[in-house]
Amino acid sequence: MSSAPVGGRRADAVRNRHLALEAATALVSESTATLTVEAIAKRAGLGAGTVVRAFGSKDALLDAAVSDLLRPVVDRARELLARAEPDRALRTFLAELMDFQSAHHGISNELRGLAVPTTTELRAELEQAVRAMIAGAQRTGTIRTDLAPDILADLIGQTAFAIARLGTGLADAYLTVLMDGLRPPTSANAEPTVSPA
Amino acid sequence: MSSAPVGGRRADAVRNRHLALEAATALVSESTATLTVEAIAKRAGLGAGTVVRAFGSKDALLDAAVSDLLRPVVDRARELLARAEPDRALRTFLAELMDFQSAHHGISNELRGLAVPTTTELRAELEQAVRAMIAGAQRTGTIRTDLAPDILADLIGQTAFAIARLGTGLADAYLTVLMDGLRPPTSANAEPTVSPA
DNA sequence: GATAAATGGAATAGCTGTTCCAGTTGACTA
DNA sequence: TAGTCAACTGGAACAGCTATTCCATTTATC
Repeated sequence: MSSAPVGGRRADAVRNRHLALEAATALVSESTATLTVEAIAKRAGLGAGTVVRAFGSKDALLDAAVSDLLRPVVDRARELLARAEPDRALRTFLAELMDFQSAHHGISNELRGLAVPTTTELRAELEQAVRAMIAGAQRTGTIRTDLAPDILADLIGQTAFAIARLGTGLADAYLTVLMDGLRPPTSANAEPTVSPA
Repeated sequence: MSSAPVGGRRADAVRNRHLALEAATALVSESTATLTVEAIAKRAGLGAGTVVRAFGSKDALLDAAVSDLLRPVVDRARELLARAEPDRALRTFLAELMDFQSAHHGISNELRGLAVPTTTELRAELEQAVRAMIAGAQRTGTIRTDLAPDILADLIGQTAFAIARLGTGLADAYLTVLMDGLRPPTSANAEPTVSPA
């Protein structure tokens, strides 16, 4: 009679799925890595067929890998949103996001034109958290209100993911410029077209 | 006896080279276009072999196409640098660069990992002009001096090309935030960690 | 020990840049 | 204008790469 596991997959299939995901996650993090199925399989010590079969397609595997990297970032954004003052939450979160981007700057580049539904959803959640931070900071007066929170959140979301190639030094400078640019405009910098010196 | 044109190429070869370049330039500008040799050849009304032969390789053709798009931008930067006050030159140029990016946002995406020496050189020239604008604006006191001009120029160069996907509305907001962030820090926004309201 | 699930890696299919070549065309001569 | 010849052309053939499928063999489960 039948002897297969009734409810789920076989133990080795489960283990290999984990191995494939780990290998993919590792390779996605490395900016120089070539993201072929063959490379992932080799890294995982598996055959190419096994790797694809575990997730259905290469895209689905990459989606899972990137989502695994992104989920803690989303959680961290929500935590900061809940616990910290909006302005400080935003600054802290952006600093950490820059670090994340510097550490895994293969992510943005490799995902163009891929079907990554989970990753897309996580990015939307991330932007929502940022939007809440901005709205809060606008309420407390630490961020300019002449630009809509949706615009600013969209702006930050787009740029933060676009600038994956920035090194640490540049990321710091960018964060400084960005945060200062988000401040409410003062009479000192509102219309500085003519040199004051 | 020999009857070939001694000095140069045949007229049809010259004409087809132009056609190939025009087609490539048009396709590079369209963000949704698939940039295959076949597609370029079809657009130009030529055979694939003719297109490749005219430039030696697909990469060389794309390099030429992108450089053609970029050269006027570089010229414009130099013109503004020479004629306008540094701060205004920078603002005007960045606004125009954003427009350019919005209009041709296929450019940045398609060039990853390609050998495009001329394009690379033009970008370097562009950054040099921006660096000069920044240094000038720092001298007149309209741009912060706590960050080195090299850092700022690098920052602007990287971000300006990274954010190709920004729509017009976002580009305006980005420019506003960026320019305000570049202003000299005031006591009002220097340490606004605690909400003043 | 029986059996179905799972595996590895070869075979397949699809895509794309480059090369090749039989046929065409422009340039020059007389 | 007609003739010639080399440059040039289109597009088929080729080569390289990669995701996916397939299947003979192995392995986990009962």
